[in-house]
Amino acid sequence: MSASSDRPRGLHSSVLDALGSRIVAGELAPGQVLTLDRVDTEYGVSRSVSREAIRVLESMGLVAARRRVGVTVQPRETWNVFDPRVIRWRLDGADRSNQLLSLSELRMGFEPVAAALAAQRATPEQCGVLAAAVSDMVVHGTSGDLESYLDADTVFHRTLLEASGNEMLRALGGVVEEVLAGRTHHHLMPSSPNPDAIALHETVARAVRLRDPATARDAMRRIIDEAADAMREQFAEE
Amino acid sequence: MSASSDRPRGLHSSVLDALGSRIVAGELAPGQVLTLDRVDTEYGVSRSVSREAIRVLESMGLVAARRRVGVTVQPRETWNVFDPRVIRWRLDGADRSNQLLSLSELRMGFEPVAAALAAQRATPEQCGVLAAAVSDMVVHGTSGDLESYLDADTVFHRTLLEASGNEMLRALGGVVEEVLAGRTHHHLMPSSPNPDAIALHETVARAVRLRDPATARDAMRRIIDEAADAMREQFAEE
DNA sequence: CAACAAGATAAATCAGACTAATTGTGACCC
DNA sequence: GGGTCACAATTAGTCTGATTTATCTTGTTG
Repeated sequence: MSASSDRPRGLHSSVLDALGSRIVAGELAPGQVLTLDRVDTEYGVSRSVSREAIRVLESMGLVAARRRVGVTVQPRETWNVFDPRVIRWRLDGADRSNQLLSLSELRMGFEPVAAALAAQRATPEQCGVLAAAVSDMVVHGTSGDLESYLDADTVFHRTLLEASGNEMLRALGGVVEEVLAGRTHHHLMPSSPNPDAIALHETVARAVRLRDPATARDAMRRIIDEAADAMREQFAEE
Repeated sequence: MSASSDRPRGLHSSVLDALGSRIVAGELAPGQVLTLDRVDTEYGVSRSVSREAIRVLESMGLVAARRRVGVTVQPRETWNVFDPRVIRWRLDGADRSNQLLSLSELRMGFEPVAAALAAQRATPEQCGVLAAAVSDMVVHGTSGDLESYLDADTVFHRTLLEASGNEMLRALGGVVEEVLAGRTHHHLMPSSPNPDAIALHETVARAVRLRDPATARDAMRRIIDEAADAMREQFAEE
């Protein structure tokens, strides 16, 4: 199990999770107003915990609190769509396909750049981790063990983003991880991984080791393309 | 003035801002522990407001609260570096140059992709806005009015990201805006904008209108390259 | 020395009162 | 009839203090 739900750490966190899910699912529509009193009684908690939950939701742009009117749910345009919790709520809910397609287009942007940067900056150690991850992908890809394959894939992408030496690219590792996990756990993966995809991963790893940014970038671009295509195919089958 | 500081909306927000700035500035170093009592007395506020501020900081990954220990400042790796407030704190503080370079590398990833997508999806209206923005850039670029030039530049990039039709790319509009504003307000711009840069903007606008993704993407890539180079030059002069 | 028990500490939660901002309403005047 | 102004209702914001719970430290005991 690869870190899906964080620990429920506290009452406040549960309320936050519940309200957040309901908002991104559209059950609480934009414009709708809640009052703190209502939240208290509905979830059976004291005001401090509901206040703190609302405060965090506000900081994510999901709601806005105004005196004398209450807490109004905000439209999607104001959400912090990069907040890991927002991403997870959307991936877990009805908005999953939209979220996955958005994220794929986004990955098409930054992962090739990260690959190129990694080809200039990766340490020998990181090159080793990449090679090992590819090797694991080969093994578990042919054996059909999707969960282990996912682990190796995750290590590969996370290491590559870290090797880019750019903290913001590294921060997107969490996003990629969610995409990969969501894709396999929601059965948007082919039952056995595409051998071409594995070969491309190896190309990237080698290009990084050989300090060849252009090749790394192009191969990574093809990886994302392939993944998006495969996902679209699985969508079509549903 | 282009929306720099949000309204101070409440006591809690001031404490949040103060603590957040101090953390990203490194004045409160990772590992250091605060207690809620200390925060109360130091800022002269009640527990509820300090609790809510801490809660939001926790949701941004800047601190972690544990019973019997207190609130410990977290290392940079766990920060939500895409949170608009974190970005602004870093741009306003001592970490400005690092943040700007990170953001430039990031832009190199997603803006070309956004340009390519915009070339497939932009509405005629958006094409018009892009053309108008370029025209404004020409006027204010030659007249040397940097502030108006900034406004036009901002409109251009924001419109392009919106035209990509991808909500996550659009959400990065705020980031780009901060970069552009930070660059001119902190005098990292040449005193008069590079004519080549303006020409490239026009190329992008035309390519989008003519539905030519490849050209749009390449021109946009050159825009970011030019901007990064110019910024590095200004850094060197300091 | 290990295992376990008691105490201390600080966040987490609860409860209730008071403050302040904002919105709606109705009286009043022109 | 319409515009203005004062007042009342409403709801988030702030304050206070008590209680609960998790966790770390320390000391005791076998």
